[in-house]
Amino acid sequence: MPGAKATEATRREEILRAAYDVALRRGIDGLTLRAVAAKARLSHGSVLFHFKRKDQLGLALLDRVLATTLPPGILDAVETLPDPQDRLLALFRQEMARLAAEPRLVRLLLEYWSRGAHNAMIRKTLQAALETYRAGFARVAEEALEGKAGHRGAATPEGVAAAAVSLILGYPVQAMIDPRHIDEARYLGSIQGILGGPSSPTP
Amino acid sequence: MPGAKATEATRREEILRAAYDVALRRGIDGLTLRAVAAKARLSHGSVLFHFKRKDQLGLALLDRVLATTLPPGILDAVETLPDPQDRLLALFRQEMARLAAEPRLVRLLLEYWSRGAHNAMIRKTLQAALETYRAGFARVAEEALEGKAGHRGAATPEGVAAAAVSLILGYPVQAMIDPRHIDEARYLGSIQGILGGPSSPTP
DNA sequence: GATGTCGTTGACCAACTGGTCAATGAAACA
DNA sequence: TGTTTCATTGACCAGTTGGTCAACGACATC
Repeated sequence: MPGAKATEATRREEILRAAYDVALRRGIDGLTLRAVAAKARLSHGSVLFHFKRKDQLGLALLDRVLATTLPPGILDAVETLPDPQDRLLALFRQEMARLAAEPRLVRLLLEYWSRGAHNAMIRKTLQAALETYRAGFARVAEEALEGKAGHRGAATPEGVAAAAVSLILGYPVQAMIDPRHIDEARYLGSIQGILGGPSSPTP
Repeated sequence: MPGAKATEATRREEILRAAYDVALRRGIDGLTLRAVAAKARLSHGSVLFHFKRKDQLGLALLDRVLATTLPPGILDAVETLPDPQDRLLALFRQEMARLAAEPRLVRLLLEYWSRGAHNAMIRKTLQAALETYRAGFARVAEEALEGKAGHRGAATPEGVAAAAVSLILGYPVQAMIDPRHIDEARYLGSIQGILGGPSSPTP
């Protein structure tokens, strides 16, 4: 029945929610206009009315994915800690736990990531999100490195940030394909062991 | 011109090479039977004659990709080093440099990786390759940890191996999307700095 | 009540996909 | 030489895709 109207913003939100659901379930391959439309109880023509092209839907969804996987403001929770070393470690733990708890989202992020290799717009968006995400770590790392100047020669804030991101994303990515042989506690414990932190990690 | 024969093994190899080329260029999305056939100068019917289904071509290609990205026998080059700590670090450096030099291959691996989330056969194959790859690190890590027993409490060989793999894959994966802000020397230097190794890394 | 805006629908389209299959002919074998 | 084998081809098929568009009708405005 044509004519059942809704405000522009509302419909877009509904469609995006449906797209999010479909993508989480079936992956980006399964993210077809018709699948999204069905989930949103619309015709696929209507989806195309609100998002002129499929790419636009995909990019809008990517924004949503990035907002929950590589969000800005990761520093908020750790900013109160006095010791910069503690801040860095707490930030690391927080992000690690957050992402490891959402394997499907990480999976989706990874799908966009590989698409980014062939799609400039996706790459650009990922670039921006990754940069601000990494910058958060770099800021804390910079303060943490100041404390031990000279001692750790070749370490730079950017380098530490990149390494931290590797470790944070690397765990759920490995777990995604091989959940049996990867253990979060062992992984985190080993990193803390290498870093020379306390032997019994706080929960 | 039908009838221009070739031995089974030869053709399969030619088709696989063509598929490898196509996948590196256009990604797995662009890996269609017709694209591969065109590259191999065959009809797409002929490709299907040698690989009954498209999945089989994809899986055969995955084996090839894994053989060059997560190969067995990574220990060969470092096995002569006397000190286990040096062995671990050398192995890490070697693998890091090897993968960072082949961004297109890493990109392709990543595409398979995300497909693995929805495809059991791909996942199984990746699982096996990842397990043996990680096992190489775990072996060296075990020996390296023996040297400093008690000192690094929570570190386990498996945990260290998983962390190493995260760092090794994490660099090219970040570089893939953000080549400007990632620097291999800074990355490696920071890790060495954290590990407390020599401040001037050997090239 | 007449008018116009605009969200919605579904038929329709062209392009492309993986897959089937009868026909063809080169090579191995008898 | 005649027969068989089998790699190869290309027409063909059904299904799916993103995208277009005329028709429709709910709603606000006059």
